[in-house]
Amino acid sequence: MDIRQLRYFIAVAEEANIGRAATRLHMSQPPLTRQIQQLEEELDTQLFVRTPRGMELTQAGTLFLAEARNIRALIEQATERTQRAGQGRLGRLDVAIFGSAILDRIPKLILNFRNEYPDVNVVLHTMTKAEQIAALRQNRITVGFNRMLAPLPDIRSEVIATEALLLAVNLNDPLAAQPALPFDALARRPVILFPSGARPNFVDKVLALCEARGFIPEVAQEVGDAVTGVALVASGFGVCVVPESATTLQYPGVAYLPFADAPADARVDLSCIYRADDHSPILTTFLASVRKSAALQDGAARGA
Amino acid sequence: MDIRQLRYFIAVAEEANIGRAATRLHMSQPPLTRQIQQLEEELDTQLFVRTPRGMELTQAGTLFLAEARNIRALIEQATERTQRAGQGRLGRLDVAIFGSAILDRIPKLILNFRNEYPDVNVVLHTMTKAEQIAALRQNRITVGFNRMLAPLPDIRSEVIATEALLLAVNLNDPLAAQPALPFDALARRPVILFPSGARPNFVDKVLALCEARGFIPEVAQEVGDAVTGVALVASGFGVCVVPESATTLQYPGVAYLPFADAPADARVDLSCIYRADDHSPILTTFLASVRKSAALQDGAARGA
DNA sequence: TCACCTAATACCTTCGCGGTATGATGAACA
DNA sequence: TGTTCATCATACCGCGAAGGTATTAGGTGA
Repeated sequence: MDIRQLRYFIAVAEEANIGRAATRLHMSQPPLTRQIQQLEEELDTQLFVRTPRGMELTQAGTLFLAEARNIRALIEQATERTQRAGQGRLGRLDVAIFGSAILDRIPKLILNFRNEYPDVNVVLHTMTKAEQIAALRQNRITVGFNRMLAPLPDIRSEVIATEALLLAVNLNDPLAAQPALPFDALARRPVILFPSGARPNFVDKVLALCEARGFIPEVAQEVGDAVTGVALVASGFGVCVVPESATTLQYPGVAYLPFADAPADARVDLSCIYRADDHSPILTTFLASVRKSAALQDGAARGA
Repeated sequence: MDIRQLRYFIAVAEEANIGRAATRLHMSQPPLTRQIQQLEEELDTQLFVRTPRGMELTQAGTLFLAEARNIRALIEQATERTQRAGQGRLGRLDVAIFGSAILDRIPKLILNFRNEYPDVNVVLHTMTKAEQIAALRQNRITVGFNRMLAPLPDIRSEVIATEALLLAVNLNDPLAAQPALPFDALARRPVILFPSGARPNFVDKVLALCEARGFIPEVAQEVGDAVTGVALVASGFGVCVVPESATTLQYPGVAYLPFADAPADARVDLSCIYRADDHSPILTTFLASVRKSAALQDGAARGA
């Protein structure tokens, strides 16, 4: 059996006339006759009774008509769905995110993507940087978000945004009264650092910034993530350098102050990472969407 | 797209290797490669990534594999069902029955058929003889059961069985004490006749039998069917000639007595009727089944 | 009885499927 | 690093089957 034969059969059944059906199928009558005969032969079942007025479906033919229509619809649907999947508009996308950047930028990026491609099932996984790289290599995720990545041959990374650094200060601290702080305010308070995970990380960044300004901060505590860091600030353990997006954390008793001298290097990147050899359409569409919304957010941020 | 291509695609997807798939499909590798390429081209979607170790499904390919399997299963099912319908093993059969013969023979015939062909949906319609013929001509039924049919050019009829006639007598009637009666007992009692519908009918039959024996019975009442007739016997209106199968009606106060002189013509036929030009398999199987069980019942009746 | 509709048949041409032979390419291994 | 082995892709050929034209067969209705 052949899908073409199904199409022919449906046409003949609907027209109840081979000649008209042939016209509708843009072909001549004899080959159509033969195809119908072959179909009947292959099924070993009479589908039509030939009358002088045309072709009349038998009971078996009526049943087969329903089945044939169903099959044809299914094929069309399969074609359409496969094409959409091939364009990255349908399917599943496993995305890894990390603790603190989930706070602001990433949810917006993902939300935009989901609005644009509602038939892509986005599954989020929280992972550390090292876990993300391992998961990418094992194909458990397609894309990850992270900061401060060392270059790797098989993993490509793309900077989505850079964020300014702010200082989280306890409201009881006199520093909190100022609109902005010099960077060396860090030298005068115990500092809470995060995360305590794989290097290079945000800790190194902060220490390097201090070193560049000629002091070594007093480290009050190293913690796992921004949320914990801010919590310790609220408890009066010290101050904590956080990226802009952490300000979404409206923790009572904590103020976020910009650095008055606004050093150009006091920024941190937000990157997305993926396999260098992954050319899947779903990744392609996701990256395109992320780049677009990142540019928009960036523009908005600069504009504001 | 082509069902053959679906088969090829499934094989390649399952083997993850064109060469092995070709072996499984009993063909060589190059045409299979080409068919897969054509399928991808037609769908405008990459279904596989080619690796030095073979063919690996893309996400779109994985989706299409599921769809393809589904479609193939549906096609197989459609084929199988259509074939069964073509053999008269699946479908719908509209059967007309009439009032009194429903009592015994016909339910057995239909029950046998339904046991043998459980996937045929038998729909019963109660109709008079005239209605049956009209319904046959309008294709509203496929087969009918009736008695005493005048021959018609477009309707074929087949005698399924003949039944002996019995006399239904009120138990208070002295006649009821006898084991059997002479036919002219009818001359000595008021007679209830049925049915009162279209001629020729059972009424004519009884009157003709009387006439052949030189008497005209006193007609107490003409009624529509055997059930009513027997009810009137129970009420003492008179006697009533009924076919054998009416004895299934175990009406209190009524005895069914055979005719002692057992006239060979005191029998009535039970026929089934159908369109002469109907060669549908479902009718064919039904008629075969009816003939078989009628022969069995007949044998059993004679044996007993 | 004839005209007209229907489907079926005969015969031809062409397209495409499948076959064989060969090429291109990356992986594994010495 | 070169060699070998596997993979899939390409080139080209022959044949079968699909579709086309012309015609026949058969039943209906005027």
